[in-house]
Amino acid sequence: MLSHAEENYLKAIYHLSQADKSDVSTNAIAEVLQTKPASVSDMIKKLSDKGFIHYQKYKGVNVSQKGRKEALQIIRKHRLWEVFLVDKLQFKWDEVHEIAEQLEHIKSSILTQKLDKFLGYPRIDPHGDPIPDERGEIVLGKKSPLSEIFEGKKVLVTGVDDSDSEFLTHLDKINIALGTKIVVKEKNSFDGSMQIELPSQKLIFISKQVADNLLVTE
Amino acid sequence: MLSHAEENYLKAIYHLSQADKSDVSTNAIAEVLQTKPASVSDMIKKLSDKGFIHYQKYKGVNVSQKGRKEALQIIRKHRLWEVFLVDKLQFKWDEVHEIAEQLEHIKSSILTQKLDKFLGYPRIDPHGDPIPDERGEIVLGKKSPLSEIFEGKKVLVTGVDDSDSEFLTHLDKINIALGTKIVVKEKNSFDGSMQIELPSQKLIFISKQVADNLLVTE
DNA sequence: ATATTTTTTTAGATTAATCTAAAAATTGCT
DNA sequence: AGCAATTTTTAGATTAATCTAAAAAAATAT
Repeated sequence: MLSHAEENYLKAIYHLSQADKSDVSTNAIAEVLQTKPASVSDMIKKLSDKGFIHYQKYKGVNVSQKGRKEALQIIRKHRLWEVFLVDKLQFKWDEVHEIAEQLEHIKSSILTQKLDKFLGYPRIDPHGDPIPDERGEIVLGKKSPLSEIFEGKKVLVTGVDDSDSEFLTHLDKINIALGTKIVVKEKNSFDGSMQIELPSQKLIFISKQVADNLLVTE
Repeated sequence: MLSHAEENYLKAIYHLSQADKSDVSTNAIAEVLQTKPASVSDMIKKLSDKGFIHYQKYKGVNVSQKGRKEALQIIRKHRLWEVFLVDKLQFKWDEVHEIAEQLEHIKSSILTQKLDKFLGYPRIDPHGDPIPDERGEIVLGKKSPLSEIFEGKKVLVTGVDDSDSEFLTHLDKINIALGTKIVVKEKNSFDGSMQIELPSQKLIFISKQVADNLLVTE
């Protein structure tokens, strides 16, 4: 079983490897964990010995199959607890990270299962990030046009219906890309336009034409 | 701020001092924490230096004012989480201790507050133990005759209305005393008798006469 | 009341996670 | 390619929590 510290390293390495694609560097891990590279070297050896990461001296690290599975379980717990804190305890979405960092280390798979059920099997957390399922898989729901999403919903941009270049340029201009998290703030029923919130917290208006062509996942 | 280990020692010392009244011995602490007396001696010194316990070599320990306050906060969290696990996640009352042992160490007073509110400010946990309030005080509610309690409620025996010796002997015979935790399983409206569950999990029948004279606290 | 037993403390090690300082390897620049 | 800068690793310490073994104090029993 992994210690608290080992879990934090594994999660950090997983996140970095998602962001970077390439091998994760010792310094990068030290940076995100606010620790020294020497400490990272030590921990890397341990996680490698235990088979959670692949590692060659001076070549950086990558999560193994086993490590990815473990990391996704921690991320699953983190995000489920965030849903709990926001949906049930009325925390604001920007107040929950630190508490979820603690709760994610609670060990009990039955607890996670029951919590998931209690929350109604949510697929995204309050920040719009997807919640891995029990097997560690990220099952994103069916894609729907943004225009069909109800007010108040948080969604993830997962595709476009009409991928012509003019449309993509427009999306780029208004700072929307695949993976962008959006909150539907207001819908105007008479013309189908809507006001949405971007991760930068900026509010922008979107025409029905754009909303029809933007595919999102709840 | 106390470490995980320090919190566990403090809680154990608090519980032992409640049970024993006298000074808590090194061996007793080692016993309940499944550790060695030498380790206890070390930790005792640390907790004493930090002012959480009163300690004189070879004389045993006792919680200080500061220590009691801290211990009660931990116990409060433990018992609130137990209520959450049983009432919201549908755990059985005998399955929750280990998980609550982990959850009690989560640091966030706002979380505790909001959890308390979410649970409807419960005053006893699923085992019938009282939940200290925010200031660390154990506020037991008004005493009411057992006969007025609704089906399904868990209550604590806190007094008798008619303290004649025949009644007390009867209570003794059916294994009920002050502090006994009772669950009301079934009430028969036509004669006011009821079926209750004792801590031993045994079910017994009680007449209206007994239920009227047994004072309990929710 | 003194000798034996039990309890508690101390001394010295161990393990996990961290650090600083120095050495080694890699990268990158001209 | 060769030297400088950067990154990574190693070596050696430190702190917290634990342990074993031995010493010291307290309790107990005849």
